[in-house]
Amino acid sequence: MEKINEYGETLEQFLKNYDENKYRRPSNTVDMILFTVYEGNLKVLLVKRKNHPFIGDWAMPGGFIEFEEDMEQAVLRELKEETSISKYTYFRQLYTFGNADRDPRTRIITTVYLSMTPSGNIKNTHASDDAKDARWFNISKKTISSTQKGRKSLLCLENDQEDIHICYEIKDNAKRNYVESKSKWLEKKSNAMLAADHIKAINMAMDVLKSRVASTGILFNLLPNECTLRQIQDAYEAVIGHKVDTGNFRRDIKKMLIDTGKKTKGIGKRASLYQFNPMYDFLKENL
Amino acid sequence: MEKINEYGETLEQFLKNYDENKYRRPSNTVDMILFTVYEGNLKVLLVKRKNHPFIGDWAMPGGFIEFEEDMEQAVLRELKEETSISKYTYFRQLYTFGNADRDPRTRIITTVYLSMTPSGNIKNTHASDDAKDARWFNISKKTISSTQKGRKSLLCLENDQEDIHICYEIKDNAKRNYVESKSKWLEKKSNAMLAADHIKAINMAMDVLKSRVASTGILFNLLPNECTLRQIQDAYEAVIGHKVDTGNFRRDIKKMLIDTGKKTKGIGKRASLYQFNPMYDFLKENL
DNA sequence: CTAATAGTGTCTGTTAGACACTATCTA
DNA sequence: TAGATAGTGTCTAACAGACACTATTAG
Repeated sequence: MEKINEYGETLEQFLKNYDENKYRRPSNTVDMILFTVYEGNLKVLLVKRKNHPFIGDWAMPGGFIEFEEDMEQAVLRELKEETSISKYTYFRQLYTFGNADRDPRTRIITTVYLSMTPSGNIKNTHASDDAKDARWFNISKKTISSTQKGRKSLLCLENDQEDIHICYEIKDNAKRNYVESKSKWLEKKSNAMLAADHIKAINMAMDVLKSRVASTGILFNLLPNECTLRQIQDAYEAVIGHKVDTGNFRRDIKKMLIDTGKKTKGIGKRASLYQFNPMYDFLKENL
Repeated sequence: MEKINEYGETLEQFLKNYDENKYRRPSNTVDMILFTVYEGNLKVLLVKRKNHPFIGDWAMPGGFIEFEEDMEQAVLRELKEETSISKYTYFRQLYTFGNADRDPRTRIITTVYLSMTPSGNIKNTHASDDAKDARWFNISKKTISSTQKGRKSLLCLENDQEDIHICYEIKDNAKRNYVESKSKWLEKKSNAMLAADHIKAINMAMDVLKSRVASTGILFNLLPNECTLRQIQDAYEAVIGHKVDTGNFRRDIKKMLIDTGKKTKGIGKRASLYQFNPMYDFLKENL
């Protein structure tokens, strides 16, 4: 039996009368934060904005969602268009930013995705790709001071080849029920800045990465298939922002690795090459 | 000096020429999952849909975002309109669902918020509020079987007063880089169902709750200011879906509690009343 | 040989799980 | 006293942090 609503309409009639244009609606975009690790540095991909608003500022790659496409499709399409990168080992939704006044064009709600790839998947990592204006930035978030109530950190994005420095001071304050993050662009330490509220997303992504790296195998989404314990430790330290005890780190990380038997070449003792034990693949991301 | 884009426009000119209606755009809604604990049961608030689509099905409270209002404002307004509840001890964004075909009206992207409140904050928790058609459902997610690759669970929503049963089978499969959750409505065990894809959000909320309850003080957002160890343990067990060792639980939880010195009345030995140590407030939610 | 890199061993205090036990109240 | 509820004590294996140590290579 067909259901009718309080106005006596069937579903079909209701849909026929439905007018999406009755109220003014926001526009929707997707953005992606793409991390990798190269030579012991954690890196993030940014694109220089070529048009208004925020022209000349650095932004996460992204763009408008097409009406018929799923959000995941949209973000993958945008990234491919802007950077010709199409392989990820990790890909998940991070957060949706939707404050009414976050963009001067109109109300724009953006959903940000967090993804990672080993640097081997990337063409032109360090070569310039001028037409696209996409660049990899070293990223670090280091705690300056920490109290019961909160923490003050320095979040810096740097591209050494082109001498670009973007630096923000972040205050993470533990409120009663959540952590409130406030960020301030440090004009004196920077010669460029991030577009709109993108620092919020990047800061959040760093926190997510940090908080999961110790308890999961998430780190291996950033590393090549075969790597040395030193490479793994360097990547780990780049993510958490400080050094750890080598003996303890090796003791613990080896539990989720397989020794390939292969060795590296180089100065000093040759290092063994390890693989992430596929038995623990589920640890690369659970939740 | 004023910046101009590749068409020679200043920001002002660009904004003047900007037409948000050039492409068809989705509509945006917000929804809220509100949890509480009452008499040792974890409960979630659902609203019976009175209009198409999904008429008669149970849904999270929520609705369309007004053009000028922030998303958080929108979800708080909607909840107040639908249930006259306005106090939370926890409130954060959970996930944005935006598949192109998730609603028959038009493309609707919804951002879901997760919130909690002690049952004392709620008027009419169990009294009927027929005009609004909002009801509290006991919620449980219990693992049926578990292998290396994944887990099969039963997620059930039940309102005993009105004999409403909504039951889904959830398969959480650990893929290479993420957990894929598939849900199936169990017609035989149910006499009602959830609207649209709301089971996805509710399942995700249960997983978030479960995964954080052991390592944080998130549980105390659901409990009254003063409570007994037994109440805390019951709430804990309701969230994780199975029993734990009483001795060990007490030993560990006491570390974040203060003994008020007060005692309960009742049959058997009187129980001490504890408070969450405000020193650990930041543990109620960090990140 | 030295410098450089890779890698190991051991001690200690803390924690998590298992489980047997005692205490206080009402009727 | 029985039945009900609240609460404690103890053993053990695993783990995390600190830190001192050994191994293998190039030049």
